[in-house]
Amino acid sequence: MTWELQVNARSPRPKAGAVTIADVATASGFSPMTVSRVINNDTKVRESTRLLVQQAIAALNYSPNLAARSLAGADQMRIGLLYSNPSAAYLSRYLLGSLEQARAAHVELIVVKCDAGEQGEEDAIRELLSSGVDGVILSEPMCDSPRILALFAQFDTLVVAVGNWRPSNRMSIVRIDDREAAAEMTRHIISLGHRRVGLIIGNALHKASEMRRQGFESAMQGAGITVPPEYMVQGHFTYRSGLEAAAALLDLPERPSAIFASNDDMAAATIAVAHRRQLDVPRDLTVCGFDDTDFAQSIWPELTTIHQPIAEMSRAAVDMLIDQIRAHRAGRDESARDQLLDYKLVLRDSDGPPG
Amino acid sequence: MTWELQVNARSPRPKAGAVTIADVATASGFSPMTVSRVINNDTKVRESTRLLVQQAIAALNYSPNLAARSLAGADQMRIGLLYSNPSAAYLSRYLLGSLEQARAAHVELIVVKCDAGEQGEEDAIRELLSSGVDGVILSEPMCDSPRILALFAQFDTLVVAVGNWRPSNRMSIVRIDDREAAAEMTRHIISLGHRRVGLIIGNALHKASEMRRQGFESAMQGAGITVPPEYMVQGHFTYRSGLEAAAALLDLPERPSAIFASNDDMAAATIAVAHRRQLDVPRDLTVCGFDDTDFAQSIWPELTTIHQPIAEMSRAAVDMLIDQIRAHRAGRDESARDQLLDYKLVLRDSDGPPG
DNA sequence: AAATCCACCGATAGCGCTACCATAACTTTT
DNA sequence: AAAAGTTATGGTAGCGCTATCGGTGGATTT
Repeated sequence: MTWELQVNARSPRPKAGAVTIADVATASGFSPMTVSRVINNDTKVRESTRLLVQQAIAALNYSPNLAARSLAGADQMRIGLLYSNPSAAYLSRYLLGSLEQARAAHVELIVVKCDAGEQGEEDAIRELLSSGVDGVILSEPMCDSPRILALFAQFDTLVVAVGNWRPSNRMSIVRIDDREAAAEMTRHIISLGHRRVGLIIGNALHKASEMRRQGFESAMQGAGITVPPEYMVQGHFTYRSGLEAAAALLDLPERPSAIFASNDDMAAATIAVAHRRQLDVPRDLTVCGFDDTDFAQSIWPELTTIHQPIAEMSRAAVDMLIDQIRAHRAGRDESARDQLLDYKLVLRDSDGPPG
Repeated sequence: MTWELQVNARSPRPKAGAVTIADVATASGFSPMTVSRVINNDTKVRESTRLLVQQAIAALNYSPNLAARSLAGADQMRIGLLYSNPSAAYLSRYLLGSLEQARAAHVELIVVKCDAGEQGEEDAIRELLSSGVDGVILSEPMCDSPRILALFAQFDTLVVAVGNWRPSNRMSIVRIDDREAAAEMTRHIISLGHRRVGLIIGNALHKASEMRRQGFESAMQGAGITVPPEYMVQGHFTYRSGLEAAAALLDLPERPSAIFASNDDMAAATIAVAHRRQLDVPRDLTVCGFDDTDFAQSIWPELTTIHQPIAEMSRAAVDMLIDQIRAHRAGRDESARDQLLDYKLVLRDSDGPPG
């Protein structure tokens, strides 16, 4: 077996004798400064000069030393990522996305857990602030707390939120349209023929829960269906809360023929409860989730759910934050953005027409 | 409310106010050079001096500038973390642990997913190698593949495994005693009075699965109980495989009174299946897991399981790898280590005496 | 007591690059 | 044709850190 692995291995560190900008300068006949301008696509370089320098660069196979670059430019950034306690499935994707993007942009990412309560928040924020981050990425529910926001503002730390709410248009957010996504899912359930549809609401601290509820309600209303209050029960995004909520729903005298859980963990719990009561999913009960985490496909039946591009969202958040920091440093007052990413209704095996 | 947050914040623009080694030097009353020695754990620094400098570092919340460090020719390290597709709960802990440790050691950590199959492996390894890592952390099943190991060896990349198998004593590993842990859990189940105990084996590609199986078998044998072959069914560590395996076990003419699943996901699935068959857990069926991921406490009843210190393991792996790289660079041929961490049997609500 | 040693610390000199300002080489204006 | 722009380029001075070597003072040796 010849397992040829082609690796253009840049040595970890520039080894001694590496070709530097000075080498290119002498080779091309210009000064290091001019070479630097060519590398950085600076204007103000005569076309002929640029060409000559580029030739020299190619000939010597020169590649700028990143460390030196950021040292000299002082454009090194450090950003923080504050997370609370989402489901593990959500967290791992969220982390992976931001990690990758930060690395690609050569930005240091500091990940800090934010425990609930003022003390936990204070500790987390202090840690972030004192490590000198230029900006932070917040997700729900932290990004909805005026207190937390005020603190970061006080320390001149830029913030990008992955959430639903925008306290001011000075703060960027990246999000999906939770409301419309939930409405679409609800309309799908209705189109299957369901009239008695239960909703398991997500953690009340999260704006997303409210959005999804609104989407659900508006779709139901749009179809002319009145939802009895007991058909909407509170959950907390955890599997366990899903267990209780589903039990409450299925214990109803006239139980729903479909349950829309505000995330996959609670949907999985709903399926477990249904099975315990000898209800087949989807024959006797349709169960739909939200998020499309790994969990959705690892259970049986596979979950019909809303695919949320979690990794892309955290990637986008990192990008936005970097842009903002750059603008801020340059004195520009870049207007913050509101980036809406696409969700997708994913039809799998947990939904069907009412028995 | 005056929410005074004490933060030794560097001035607004990290650029302008970043605390440098010189600041620490003046604050501590020593020269920058001595501070540098302290940071790098150089010998030849008086203990009292080291202490003073460390105090100053802490007080100023100093963190060395990575760029400057590597520019100046310091031992800048970059390590890789290759993961396949463990459960999300496992992964997030694993990541968080290594991330934190790498950051504390000022080492760049590159996280890469390794898809199954030769192509996926090749891509992942190429990515790692071409980014110039000095070493990698591998977990099962990658760390058991001679091909993968050979590749890293070929590119002079050090490896630390989080696993069970040590191909040579040149490679360090960090692990728990999976075998003994499984045996302990099994003995606990037996002590409850169970005689018909089923085992859901983990993913066959993972050495850990085999270890846990051996532990189970030896404990059963030690108690003089013969395990019929049909009492040990194959799973793959996924919730879904747990569903199937549990069904197979509970469909047996003489079904087990206890089921030991090789991880929490499969244990959760087992509980779901049991509930579906109107079996109360633990009254009618004892179910035990392994890992103690978040999942274990988020389901009902809470899982009796083996606590595995996942974050500590990945932290230890990072430490070991850093040591190895340092030794390797210094020309020392540091002997690799085999670090055994403690597991713990965690008794919760899913176990009890046979009905 | 002098000579020697050694643990500890500091001064100096860059690492490779880019900001910043000065200068040179052209253009355009008056 | 001289003055005043308008480019294009070069020189200088660090960015924050560490390698290297040289120096100090106290302990050990002769």
